[in-house]
Amino acid sequence: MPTSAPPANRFERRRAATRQALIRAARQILAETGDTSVSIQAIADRADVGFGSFYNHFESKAALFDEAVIDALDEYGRAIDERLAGVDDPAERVAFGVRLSAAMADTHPEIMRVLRHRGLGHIHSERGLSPRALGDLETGKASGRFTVSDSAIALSALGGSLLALLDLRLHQPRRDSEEAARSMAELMLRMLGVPADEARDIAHRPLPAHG
Amino acid sequence: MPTSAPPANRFERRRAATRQALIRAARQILAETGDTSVSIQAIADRADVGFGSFYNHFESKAALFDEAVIDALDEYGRAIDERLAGVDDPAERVAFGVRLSAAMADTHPEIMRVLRHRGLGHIHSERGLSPRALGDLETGKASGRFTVSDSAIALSALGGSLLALLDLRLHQPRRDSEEAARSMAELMLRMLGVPADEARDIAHRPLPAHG
DNA sequence: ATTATCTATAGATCTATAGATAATGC
DNA sequence: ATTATCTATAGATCTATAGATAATGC
Repeated sequence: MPTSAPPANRFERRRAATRQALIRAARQILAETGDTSVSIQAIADRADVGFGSFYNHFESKAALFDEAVIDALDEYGRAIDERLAGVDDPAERVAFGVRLSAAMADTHPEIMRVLRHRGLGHIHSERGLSPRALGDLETGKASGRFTVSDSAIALSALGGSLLALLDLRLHQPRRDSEEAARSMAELMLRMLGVPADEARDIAHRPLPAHG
Repeated sequence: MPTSAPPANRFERRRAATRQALIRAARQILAETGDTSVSIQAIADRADVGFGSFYNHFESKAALFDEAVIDALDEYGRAIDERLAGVDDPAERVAFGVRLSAAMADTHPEIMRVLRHRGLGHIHSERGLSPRALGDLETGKASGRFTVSDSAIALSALGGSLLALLDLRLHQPRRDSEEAARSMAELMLRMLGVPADEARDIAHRPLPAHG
């Protein structure tokens, strides 16, 4: 259920709040250390929820963490979608997508750290950026702007490079991240077949403003 | 110590064998599930080593798994090095490196599965492929074959894309992996500034044979 | 009356260590 | 004599559940 119906009554709202508190706690833990061997007790404490409540909502720790990743992916996808709303050129969309994602490491650190830890298994997921990016790749191929034989391979390269960029930020925090993101965006466009000078130009255009 | 001295006497050989058995077990576990919450007891059992021996060699589970990743990285670096021994052109080295890595998913599945689970944090490591790849990038830049402004960003893109390619194999096992690796190699060369037709040509050259 | 949450706890599991055993060095 | 390995175990921790409590629906 992409957008589940809002809770009908107070009972269901309370239940949803407990569930959401657990997911939030799991997201925090995934962002901080990524160490999922933390005890269920510790998770419940962090969520400020009774220990036994955990089992009303999740079968196991793994199930909770999986849900937490999906939650972060969805939020990530929505945020990028909003910022790219008015952008039509697939080359611009790809370049902006890379740079906006890097910028989100500052503005939405929790989401991006979750993805840094768990994103590799979700590059071709139905959630998050992948379906949007795949659409852009196909549009670009159709219009002749991109020349790639296999969109899935290109999407792998895009997603993997983006994760590596997030990781680089973590290991070299002093680096100019806006500049690094522009360089990466330029590389991605060249990879997709955009001429070098044009790739450089597009990668340096000002980012679209918020909604 | 990249290549530590060989054990001097039988005592030290026995000790080294126990340590290596634990590392092997950890590598297997990292390759199979990547789930490091497995008990030390289970690790020792798998290594066919007494439980208490673990603490003669490692301070904690995390320390063992870290060593296991480094062990796999070193073996990976050596294997690729051997196959690329006679290749001088940096463009060929990059393209072959990508394709050989993909091929190693079949010939050395344990190593590549370990890297798939843990490689993201080691893209800029001193061990493994990174120092070699960085050298190729610099050589290529110096000779004008590559046009990249920042080698670290290019290395991130290369490493991340490679990990994503390994992940893709896992999720789409029916795909022709040799063909996928060629496509990825072609994308990487274009990204680095090699003209599209040349990139395509290089990515389709026969791989260098074993030693 | 129903349902989720919370507290308490039994049983299982896990870690770290102590002490006995076995193998090698000199 | 020295050193690593192995076995046994104490103490801590963790999971899953049972039963009591609190909140809401009708």
